Amino acid sequence: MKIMLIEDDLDMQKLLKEYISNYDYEVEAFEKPLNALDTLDDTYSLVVLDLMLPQIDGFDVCKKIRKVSSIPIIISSARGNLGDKVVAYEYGADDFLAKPYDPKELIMKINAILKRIKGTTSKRYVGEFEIDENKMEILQDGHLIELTKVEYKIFLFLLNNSDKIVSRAMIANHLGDEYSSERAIDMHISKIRNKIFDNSKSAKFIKSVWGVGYKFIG
Amino acid sequence: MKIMLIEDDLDMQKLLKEYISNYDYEVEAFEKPLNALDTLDDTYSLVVLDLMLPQIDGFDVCKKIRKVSSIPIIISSARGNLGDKVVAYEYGADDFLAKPYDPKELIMKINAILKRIKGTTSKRYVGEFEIDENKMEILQDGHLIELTKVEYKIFLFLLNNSDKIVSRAMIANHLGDEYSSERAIDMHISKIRNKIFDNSKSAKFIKSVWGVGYKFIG
DNA sequence: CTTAAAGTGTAAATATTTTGTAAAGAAATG
DNA sequence: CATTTCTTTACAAAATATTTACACTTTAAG
Repeated sequence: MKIMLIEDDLDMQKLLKEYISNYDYEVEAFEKPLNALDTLDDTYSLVVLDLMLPQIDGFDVCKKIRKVSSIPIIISSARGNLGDKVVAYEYGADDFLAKPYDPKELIMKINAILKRIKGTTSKRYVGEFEIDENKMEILQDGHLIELTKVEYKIFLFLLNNSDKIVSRAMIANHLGDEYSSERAIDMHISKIRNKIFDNSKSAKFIKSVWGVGYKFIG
Repeated sequence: MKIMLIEDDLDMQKLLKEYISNYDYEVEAFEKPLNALDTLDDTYSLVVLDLMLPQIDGFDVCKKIRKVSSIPIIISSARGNLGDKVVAYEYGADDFLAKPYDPKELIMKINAILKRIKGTTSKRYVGEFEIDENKMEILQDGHLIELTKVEYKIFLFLLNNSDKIVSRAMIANHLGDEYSSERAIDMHISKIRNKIFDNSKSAKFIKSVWGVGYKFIG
């Protein structure tokens, strides 16, 4: 799990980075918010953001992040009066820590938030399916399903959104291939169904939602 | 959105309840944690929990809730040292507020957490109907109603405007199909009525408003 | 009170949309 | 260049949406 730390006080940055790194998180620290914004992508799981920064105001950073992403943001700031907190939450922050604080408290908040949103991000077991994202493998009742790359991506996406409806557009978008035809996706679904011994009529696992898309039944 | 407040200090309870109620939340307050635990069900969206309680310890309440539910829990406590915070987070709390605090801060935390989990949990109730927009499902008394796409859209529209009159034109417009015939919409209503065991004469749920349209009685 | 006019309910017929998948073609992989 | 994977084409089948048609209900005019 990769965490983005935006903090210009280098002593503080070092301290937090070392502390957080002890807890099974990979921390990438940035001194300049604009560099951080350029670098931010969906490989990060959470942002820890200082408010007093060079270049641009911390609140603006928060606002800019929210424009493109719903990644959790924890504000870490010396400006801890209620007004600042109100503004931070209005800009879409998830939590607020007033300096000085014990780094342990930051860790706890990080854990709490990531635990809360886990489930949308990466699950190990979904029904009889076992997911190993490192190996890029999915097993059914302990038996490996031989999926091609695109099939794997689609099936994982469905599993990660089990019981929710997933439109073809969402799948295409997830594949990074926004303009792939709907028929192509159907084709992949058809192949996946075969491999997990499912079938379109009376589907046990991947149900068609007419006019919308597909839904994995978990 | 219903929030469960577990707080034995009645002054504090009254204060929080009034404050939270101003923000479009429905608050149900409990003085005794055991009563609260008995009452807790999935119609509540969040729990605000005091730690110093009669009957049993606040941490145990937290633990007990976590055994049966993943509902967000915010701890509100006079015991605000780091040790207490650590334990609270370990027991699965989502956030911790040390008394005394400004109620506004509590509201902000409630907003932030509920916003964060929105999308993962999206259940709403209108009368005996339970709506899950992610799953695109509507249940009646816990039993799934099998609706087609257009039927779902229309029924959801009626539920979202319960007790208001909805003209056929409004429905057609909502469907993005401005020039669909009125008879087509009637047909859909007829089908929906069948599926929810309603009937045109002596309608319990979807009432015809002569010369205008329909109205869902909530 | 009667009756015509307007509105509604719904079964059945028809039209439309969407889906499944085989098979062919294109693109990537090695 | 052979093999595997991905996409498109094409068409049948399935599911849904709409219209038609007519009986029924409500309203309002005479």
